[in-house]
Amino acid sequence: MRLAELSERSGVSTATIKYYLREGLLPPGRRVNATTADYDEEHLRRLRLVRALIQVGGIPVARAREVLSHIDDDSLGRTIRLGAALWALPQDPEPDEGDPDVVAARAEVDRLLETLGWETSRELATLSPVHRSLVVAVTTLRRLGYPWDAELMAPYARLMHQVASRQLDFMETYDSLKEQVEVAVASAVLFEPVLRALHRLAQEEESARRYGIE
Amino acid sequence: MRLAELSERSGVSTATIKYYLREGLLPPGRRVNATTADYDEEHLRRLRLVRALIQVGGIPVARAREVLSHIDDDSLGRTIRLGAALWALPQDPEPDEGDPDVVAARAEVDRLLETLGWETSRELATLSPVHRSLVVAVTTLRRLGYPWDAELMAPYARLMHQVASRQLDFMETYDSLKEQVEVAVASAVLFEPVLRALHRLAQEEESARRYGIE
DNA sequence: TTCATGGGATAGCGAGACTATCCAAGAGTT
DNA sequence: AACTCTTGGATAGTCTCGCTATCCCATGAA
Repeated sequence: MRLAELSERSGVSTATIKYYLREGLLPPGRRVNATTADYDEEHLRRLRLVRALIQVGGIPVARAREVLSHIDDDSLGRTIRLGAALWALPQDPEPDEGDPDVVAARAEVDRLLETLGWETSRELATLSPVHRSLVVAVTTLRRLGYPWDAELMAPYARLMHQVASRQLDFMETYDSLKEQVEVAVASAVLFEPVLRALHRLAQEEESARRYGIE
Repeated sequence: MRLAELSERSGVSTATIKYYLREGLLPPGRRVNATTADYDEEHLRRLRLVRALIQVGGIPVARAREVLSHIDDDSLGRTIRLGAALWALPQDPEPDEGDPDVVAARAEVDRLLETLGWETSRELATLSPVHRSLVVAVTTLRRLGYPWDAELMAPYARLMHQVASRQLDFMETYDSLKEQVEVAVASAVLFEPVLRALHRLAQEEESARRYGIE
């Protein structure tokens, strides 16, 4: 199909598609001649994923490009490929390690991982961007006066572990490695809005049960 | 304290504080005379909350103002006040109800609520922005080809219900209604990054357990 | 009296995500 | 074959957002 058709079927304007092509989020079409390029279903699929990452997930374009490049990298093994794609997602700034609040938060997070017996995560503690995000978030909450410690977080962590486990089960139902990594990324980015919405819905529901509608 | 001190203790520049005052995110200080205003601990606390909402939660300034106005509205009862603050949070655009994908997603969400027995949420289905967010998110996932139906979501919903329950328990440990609503908002906005980070950490951990580091 | 400071008003900046306009080379139509 | 339309590529412009820099001048401490 040509650009115009790709645009029509995806609901994305040709100008925007051209922009994504320029930015390397979308591989170029097969050039038929100097004025025509041909796009296939794979392009459509990728375009939908890009839109989802950017619009639903709020991922900046530059970061989306990075994530996608890992998905496409056939030279990596599963764990690395998956890890690389997921590691490219977060966007938190470096916490100031000199700040006592940050140090305290990091200590609590470490205590949490110890409690849970998540040895792998402890080993990666200084490297993983996800770990860093957790430290930043906990720091903020504690600074606002909420007593977030390992004991308080542990039950939540166990719940999220159950969630993650289910998702990996689901991921394994896909055949190709590329699809699996795509599923993992889609889970991390698109599934989180679902979780968030379910969380808030549950909050509404439980709040109404406890206090009534008034 | 004066503007300069508020700035120093919060780590936010005076220019930015002035901006927040202009935008109505921060109530004006008590005017001592034509050139001096006095700020107290409550201002500092509020300023920290504002920063957290905007920087960590990524809430746009205009939306933050709306949320805060509900927190401050003493004329409302608990459920309404809490609901109003939380309802002001989401930012998803209206889904196109004519789109068959949207209709299908909405049907699945409704089936989910039925399965769970969340009657309140079903009644509010057409009103609640959270409900709408869920529909939008599910639509996106389904459009990408993931088979998200009520059966698949139900276990996650139950897990999130457990999370919400714990949080309301925690909320109830605070005395004043205003603080409780603040806690609820802080939970919805700041706790979610924590959940997200825990989720991704759990994914890393479980992935390493299943497939090794390779 | 001097003069640095606080606070209000206004305009500007920089990043990010598009979007509008040109242009030359084909493609489709008659 | 002539003529118009469309394509893809390049470039510059636009719009929003969250600040930030600059003026201005009333004032209060030295």
